[in-house]
Amino acid sequence: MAKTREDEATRLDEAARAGWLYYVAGNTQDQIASKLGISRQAAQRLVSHSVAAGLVRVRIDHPIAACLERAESLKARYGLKYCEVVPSDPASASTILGVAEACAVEMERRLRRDEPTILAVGTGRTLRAAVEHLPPMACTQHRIVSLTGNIAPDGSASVYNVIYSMADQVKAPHYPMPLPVVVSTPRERELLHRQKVVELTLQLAAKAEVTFVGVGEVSARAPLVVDGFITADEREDLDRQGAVGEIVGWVYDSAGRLIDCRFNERVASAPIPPTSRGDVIAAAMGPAKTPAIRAAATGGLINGLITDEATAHRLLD
Amino acid sequence: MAKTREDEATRLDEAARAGWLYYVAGNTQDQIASKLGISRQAAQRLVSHSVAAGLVRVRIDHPIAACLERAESLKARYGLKYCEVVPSDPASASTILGVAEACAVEMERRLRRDEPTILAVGTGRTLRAAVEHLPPMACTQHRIVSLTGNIAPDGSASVYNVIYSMADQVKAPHYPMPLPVVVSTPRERELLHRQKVVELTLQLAAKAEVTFVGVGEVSARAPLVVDGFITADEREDLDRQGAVGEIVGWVYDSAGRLIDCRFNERVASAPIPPTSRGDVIAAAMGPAKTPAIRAAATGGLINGLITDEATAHRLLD
DNA sequence: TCCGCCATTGAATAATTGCTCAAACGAGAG
DNA sequence: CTCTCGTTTGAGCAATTATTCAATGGCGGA
Repeated sequence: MAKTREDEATRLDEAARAGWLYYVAGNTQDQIASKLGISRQAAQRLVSHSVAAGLVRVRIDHPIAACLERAESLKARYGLKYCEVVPSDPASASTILGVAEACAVEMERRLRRDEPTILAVGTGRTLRAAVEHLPPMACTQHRIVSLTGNIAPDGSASVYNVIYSMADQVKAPHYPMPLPVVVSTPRERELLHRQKVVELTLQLAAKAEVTFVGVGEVSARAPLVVDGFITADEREDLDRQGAVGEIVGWVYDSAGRLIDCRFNERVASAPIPPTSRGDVIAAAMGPAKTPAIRAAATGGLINGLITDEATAHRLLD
Repeated sequence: MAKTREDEATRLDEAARAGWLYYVAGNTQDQIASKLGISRQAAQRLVSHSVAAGLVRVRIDHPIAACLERAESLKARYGLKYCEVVPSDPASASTILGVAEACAVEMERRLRRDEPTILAVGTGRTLRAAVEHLPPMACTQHRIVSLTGNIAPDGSASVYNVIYSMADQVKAPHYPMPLPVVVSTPRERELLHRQKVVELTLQLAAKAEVTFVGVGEVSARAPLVVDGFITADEREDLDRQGAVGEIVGWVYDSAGRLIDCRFNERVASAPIPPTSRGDVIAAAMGPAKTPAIRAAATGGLINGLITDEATAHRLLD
């Protein structure tokens, strides 16, 4: 029963070997089986294991024309500095597929640079998925700073904890924010923001050359509600005030203006957009998020966007 | 005939899209066909085109990947039939770590076969360590034969006694060579080789389907000297004649040619490579042994190699 | 306009891969 | 030592992918 670490590591080694022989060297599973002295099924299991374990990374080196066109149109329409559109899979209802990979590629591109850079990251399922696609790197020259607290309403500290996974994967110094995402009162926020550590982190975030964020909608099924950052009543209230979207907690209307309300006064995240006016890149897709994305782009809360073809199409309508 | 640039670009776009849907989104070619409104074969052709055009990049995120690549390069460079590269442990200066285990694995793989096989083994610390990693087996169908004498210069019979440990561990009939490794004169060698038992063993060794050997360097700290098979003076003499390495006693130069000298005339081991032209697999690693390994591979003394990543790197420089 | 060349197409088929399931195996409890 | 339970194994089969081949049709040249 108790699997030793060693067993598991050996299995991964074998899986990686099989995966390499299959995907890189182009062997058939039969060939792999005979080379490794195992049965074809065992080879198949290893190959499939190597994929399941995330050892195999596939990427397509080609900006597909249609996507490129849409990306150019989006840049023109919303005055974006950066835009990436990935092909849609019409049959999938995923709000992550493709965008996460593309976001990871862009993150990697930034991290590959030699000049020390400050990267700020928000939170959310999309970013979470994105950092999982980052390859292991050694980027000690950069600093990664969190835009938002890492403490959930229930007091736990693990909600979509993007910054830790990212920093761990790319071996960069990181600056999390030991704060709740939403505090109880404006006064409490002020006190917490005065803490030395928090102050430093906020300063760093404000200087970030590039910022990666997710975009949330403000509906009954929004993460904001599901994850308990806000009650159903509060949400309806925001709805009445014209809220359409949310970035690291900051709620805004269809023009991309932060809403002047009690809720935003309690959000403890770093300001969006940061004062530095660096790149602020949102990764988001899906019909539900479309109005929130459009508003954020319109109001200049973001100046970069990674989305999919279908969402791009809706944004251009 | 004349393909327009535009046609080709469109085709690539489509190929990239199909490749993306296939490799990234995980669709089957049938699904892609219906989504793109083309036939299944057309989808297949697009996917295959996307690979052929180099649009699809696969990479394996695992240390093993680098090893497999190096192994392939080594096979190509030195025309080896078999090559295994194990990860290096940068923290260790061991000249055995990893290679012994890998050698044991390969031995085991050969021994697991049902068809009766003749395995020849040399001697040395590396092979010694390898057989210690063999699991207990019952391989009565195979025969294990020693390439070299088991009598040390001091008359003892226990020097790195690989064949006995191996045969004992895997329960196989075995044929040691009751000879010194190096005799006094060419004449003495001739006499000893005429003995019935020795003759039989040599014949068996010549027919071996697979031969496992270690590789020794010819320096002042070489096993050859340390274990007293050769005097310091003799070694210096060999040095002057261009000796860089040694396999079961046979001394060769940097091109992998056996050196025509007094010493080689007194070596009582079976010839290397064996006349059967079976697999001759060397297990060796480390900076000191690198020139010896390179020479053996270059000159065709061996056609299989088990080494570590760092040594592989040096061999490819 | 007609001809012939050759790239493209889809049907048929071969090869490969993925899945299911019963049997064998092995660790650990009794 | 034996039993049990969960895991691993490989055979058989279904699904998917790759290749072959004859038919089609577009295009340039006569």
